Amino acid sequence: MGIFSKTCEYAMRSVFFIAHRTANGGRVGIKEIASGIDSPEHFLAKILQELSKKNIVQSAKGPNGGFYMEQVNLNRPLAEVVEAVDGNGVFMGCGLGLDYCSAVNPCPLHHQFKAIRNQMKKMLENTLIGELNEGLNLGLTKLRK
Amino acid sequence: MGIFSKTCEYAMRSVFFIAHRTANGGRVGIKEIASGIDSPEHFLAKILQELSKKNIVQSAKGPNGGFYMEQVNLNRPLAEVVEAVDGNGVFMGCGLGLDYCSAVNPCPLHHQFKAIRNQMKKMLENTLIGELNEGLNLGLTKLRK
DNA sequence: TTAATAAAAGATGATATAGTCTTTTATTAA
DNA sequence: TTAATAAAAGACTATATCATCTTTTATTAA
Repeated sequence: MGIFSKTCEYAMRSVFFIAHRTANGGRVGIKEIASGIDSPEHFLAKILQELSKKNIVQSAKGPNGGFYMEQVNLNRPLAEVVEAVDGNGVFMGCGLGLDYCSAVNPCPLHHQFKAIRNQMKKMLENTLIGELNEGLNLGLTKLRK
Repeated sequence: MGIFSKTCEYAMRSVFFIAHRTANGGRVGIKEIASGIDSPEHFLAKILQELSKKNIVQSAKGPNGGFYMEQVNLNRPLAEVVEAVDGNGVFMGCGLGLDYCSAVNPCPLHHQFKAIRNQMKKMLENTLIGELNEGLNLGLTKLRK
């Protein structure tokens, strides 16, 4: 098990893929995205439907249709994708799984975990979806084997 | 979904509970542990069987039996509990879920995640199971409501 | 040496997550 | 206005995780 759900991993990868492939106004179909990020096509379709409803990606039906992203969305932080899919548990949850845990009623690990969570939060908030395009363009980074 | 599996959350809580309650050589039964950390009794039993096989906790059957910890185990880092239950995914895994991802073949988020993972790893390695007893003794921290 | 105790072990069930397949709806262009 | 295209939506299946219940084994003390 990773830090994020499989759904969230696919979501992040597909968002990066769409951002990268449609930076110049084009659109990209679900088949191409799925194979480009190595995910099950129909499962990914559900995920993108959700992200589309939440306005993180855009979509168009019919010929020449597909997924794309408005410029404003390229400047969104990755944190919004994570929150849209996995909720705020990664940012907020207690490491030991205790509901009541808080600063005034801490679990034994509260302070240690709070530090880590804050760093994670900061990282996801400071990483903008579109800023990773360059590495993909240059072939320095990859979204599948 | 938290950072760790439910199983791992119960494992950490129960280990803290046992460490705290048996620091002076006693033993504590599964019923008491389960209610003390608010977990399902039989599910926790399985988890403790595993931790017992891996020598992180000790157990004894029969009257006056129960779970306890050898002194040496109180000085183990929490990282060993996490690794015993959830494996090393938290320390090693790619944030985007890509198997191949590594320094020479990185995903777009490789470096950002590596930093977070290393901090998590350090924290879990630097936190010793027994060192959290004091807070529990003083009632400053809690393992359940 | 028997009754009581408590963990170990095994079988089974419930729920959430992940994944697949089929049908419907919207859009485009011929 | 029809055929082709592609996403949306819905039904269904598979798997992993979480949880419960029952039986067995080991240990202790009367």
